[in-house]
Amino acid sequence: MIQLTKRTEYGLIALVHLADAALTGRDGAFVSVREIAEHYPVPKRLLAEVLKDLARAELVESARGKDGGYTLRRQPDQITLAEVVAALEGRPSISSCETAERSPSSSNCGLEPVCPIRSPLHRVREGIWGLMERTTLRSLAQTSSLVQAGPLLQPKALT
Amino acid sequence: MIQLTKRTEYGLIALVHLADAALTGRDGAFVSVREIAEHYPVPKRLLAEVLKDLARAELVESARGKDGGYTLRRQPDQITLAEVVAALEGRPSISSCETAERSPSSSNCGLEPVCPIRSPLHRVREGIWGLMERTTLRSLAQTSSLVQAGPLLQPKALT
DNA sequence: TCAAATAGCACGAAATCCGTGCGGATTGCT
DNA sequence: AGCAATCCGCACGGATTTCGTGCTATTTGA
Repeated sequence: MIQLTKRTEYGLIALVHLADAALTGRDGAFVSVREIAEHYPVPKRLLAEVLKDLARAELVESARGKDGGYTLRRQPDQITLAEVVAALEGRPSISSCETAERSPSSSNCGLEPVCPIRSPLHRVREGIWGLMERTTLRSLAQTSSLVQAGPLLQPKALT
Repeated sequence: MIQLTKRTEYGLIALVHLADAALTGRDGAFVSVREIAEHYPVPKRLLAEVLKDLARAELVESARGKDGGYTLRRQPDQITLAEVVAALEGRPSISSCETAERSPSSSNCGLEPVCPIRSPLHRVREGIWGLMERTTLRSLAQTSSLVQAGPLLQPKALT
């Protein structure tokens, strides 16, 4: 399926929110999960889980305790969509061998020169990957900041 | 998840095989599912299901009865990866509204001018889609035809 | 009449993803 | 010291999607 996971979408929403917060005044301040979840129809608990993963991937910095939260570790134009996807879904299987058209005769497709030929689908995925590497958080944020006007409550699962 | 389905991979394998068959001599002849399945480690039954879908999408033409099978309906450079994906997984949700960042205040996001702004992820997916529209079956086939040398039996599920 | 092949439908199994529960550790404020 | 807010880590049940298969009907050529 060519579709981002909910987790990734939630993560992007959070990152865009952090980018906005950094640009509009309070730079360096930590934004809590609660605040982010109050603005979008997103399950708070899952958002927290996603932000933890983003922290592990060192895309955001976390602070515990009161007044804690998350903040971007780099500038919005220094964070790519590819990094976010890799952090939350794992980098798609581009590097090693694919599933299909794999002949059982070849051992394990180490570094043989035939390997890139055998799976032309790799190039397609690399194209997609390159597209995401060229898409920065900044380019995502600047267009969506217009709609993040009013806070809205969570319609479902307001845990 | 940014990954093609097994069904799509199987479909592409079949289409590449059909393209090869059309180019190397026997043009117009119908290739059976059995023959295709004998060349790749692919569950025959599922391959048949996939080819049926491709026939419904009018990408291939089918012939029943003895000496029946499938054949390409167009030239390999006239069939795009996007068409195959659309036929086998359904066109990804680019046209209408996405899941995330959808404010409950807006009714159903019909044709309002704010809609393309609200989901910057749409542009990413359109980019991916465009990439697949520009990838023809021919470009996939010409690189992989080198490896389709010897027929190989199915390692698993040789039904 | 028979064998080979596609067409159609539907079903169980497997994998993935979603969302949540629970306890622990930190930190700032009173 | 105590308390409340917040992140951290692990793990689990349920929902959704996908995979693969079974069965039967229909068509076609020998």
